[in-house]
Amino acid sequence: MDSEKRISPAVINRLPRYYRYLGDLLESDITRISSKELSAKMNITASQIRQDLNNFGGFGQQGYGYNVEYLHNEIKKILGLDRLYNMIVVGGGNIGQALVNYTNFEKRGFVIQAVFDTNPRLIGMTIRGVEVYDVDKMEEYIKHNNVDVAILTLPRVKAVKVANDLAKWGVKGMWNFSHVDLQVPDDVLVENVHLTDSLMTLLYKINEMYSEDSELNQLANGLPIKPKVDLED
Amino acid sequence: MDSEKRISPAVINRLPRYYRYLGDLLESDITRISSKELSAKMNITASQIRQDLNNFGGFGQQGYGYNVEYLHNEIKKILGLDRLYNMIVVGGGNIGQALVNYTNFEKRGFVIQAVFDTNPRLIGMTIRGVEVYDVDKMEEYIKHNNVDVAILTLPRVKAVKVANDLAKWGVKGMWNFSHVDLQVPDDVLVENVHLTDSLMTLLYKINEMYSEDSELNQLANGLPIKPKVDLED
DNA sequence: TTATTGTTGACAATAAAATAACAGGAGTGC
DNA sequence: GCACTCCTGTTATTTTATTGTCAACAATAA
Repeated sequence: MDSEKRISPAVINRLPRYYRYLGDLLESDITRISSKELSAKMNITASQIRQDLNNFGGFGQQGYGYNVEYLHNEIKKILGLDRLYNMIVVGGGNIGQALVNYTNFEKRGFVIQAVFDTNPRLIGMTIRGVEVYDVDKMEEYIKHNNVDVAILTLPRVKAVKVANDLAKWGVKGMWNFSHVDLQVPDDVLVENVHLTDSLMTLLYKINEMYSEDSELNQLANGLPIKPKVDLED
Repeated sequence: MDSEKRISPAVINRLPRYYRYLGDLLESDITRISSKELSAKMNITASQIRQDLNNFGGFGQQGYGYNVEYLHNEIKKILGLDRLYNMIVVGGGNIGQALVNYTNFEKRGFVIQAVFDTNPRLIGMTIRGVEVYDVDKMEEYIKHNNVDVAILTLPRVKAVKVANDLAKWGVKGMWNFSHVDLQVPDDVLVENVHLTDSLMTLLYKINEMYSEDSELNQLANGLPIKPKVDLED
């Protein structure tokens, strides 16, 4: 799995999608596929598929195409999905709990080992068998257990400090759901999931498309609704 | 808000981030900022900031910079955040519920009006005041209520059909958490949040960085853990 | 065998995005 | 009011990403 030249981020971001489609094909008992056929299914040019895959090696065969099972397995190895990952959730709120309850992660080898929170009402509970600990115990836990990924689902004001601590204690990667850009050392990897941002870009596109419409204009100019509780941002 | 020439997706994706940083500046009572200063904060080149903003108009002033409040408000309008959006959640599982409970959405004007599910144990319940209806009622609901965005948080096998129905009934946009690429008409906008994909790219990067390490290699070669329940994918 | 078709991998051409350069208007200090 | 600095908006350049093309080779059919 040694990489001579750097692979572009655009390619890496497409890999999981290839992996998913190949998995689907496998389930449909399709044993071989050409870049052209895959192109039609995935709405990518065949050229790009071939070029993407060739970043990692020549997996295909002229006159035949790609063997689905083989390619699927190769991408699995490229993505590093052939091993287990130990994860912790920091922030046991809505999203944190939802992720713990999402059983598909475990099927793929993403194992959430513990949840950390400050809320006394959560501490001591278990969520689908995963225990919730006090954040105070986090340093000790990380130093005694190998933690590959910390899932950050906490208010953004707290996230910055926590991320810093986690990095210091040796967590390798952070999957960040907090609405803030984390500042961590270069050897710690951060993948952001900014849900609000994602929704906003959708709204932009909706507005762009329906910008001439008038029936939509029940508009409100401030921030009109006061929420009942102020959970986390 | 009329758009003459098409704005590139890369720019649109950055807009929410600008909006967030400007909001932060506003909270810190900073009234003006130059592209250079903002560049330092955001880790983007000043050039790109200026070019991005100029897609929408000349918001700055030579020798002065950008007025934070003004620019913040302009981006708010560009993103369409100066009105309310009616949303429904389709699929009342983990993630669906978490999103309903996420109060920040409402603060911003993203109002979840209803949840739809097939599970009899959920139907009739309310989640933070939002009622859960049978999916059978969805067509009627959509035809009588303006639904801007449907949030899809259901198993992928069901998602394809549901998305098709929703499009037919007049939902404008879909925020898709299902692990599948939806095929919908051109006038319906889809924004995907593929959490698993996002996590996989993080794992790729972790593996790339630590690829020489050996202490990590407690590897398992198949899919070793059988989950207790098979909820949704 | 031998021709024909299909398909990759490599590379060239094109398009898109990011960065740099710069002309000139706006503020600032005297 | 004048010189000088700051900083935008815009154009040019560079970099990155995508698409198109083709020689080489495998599979298949004649």
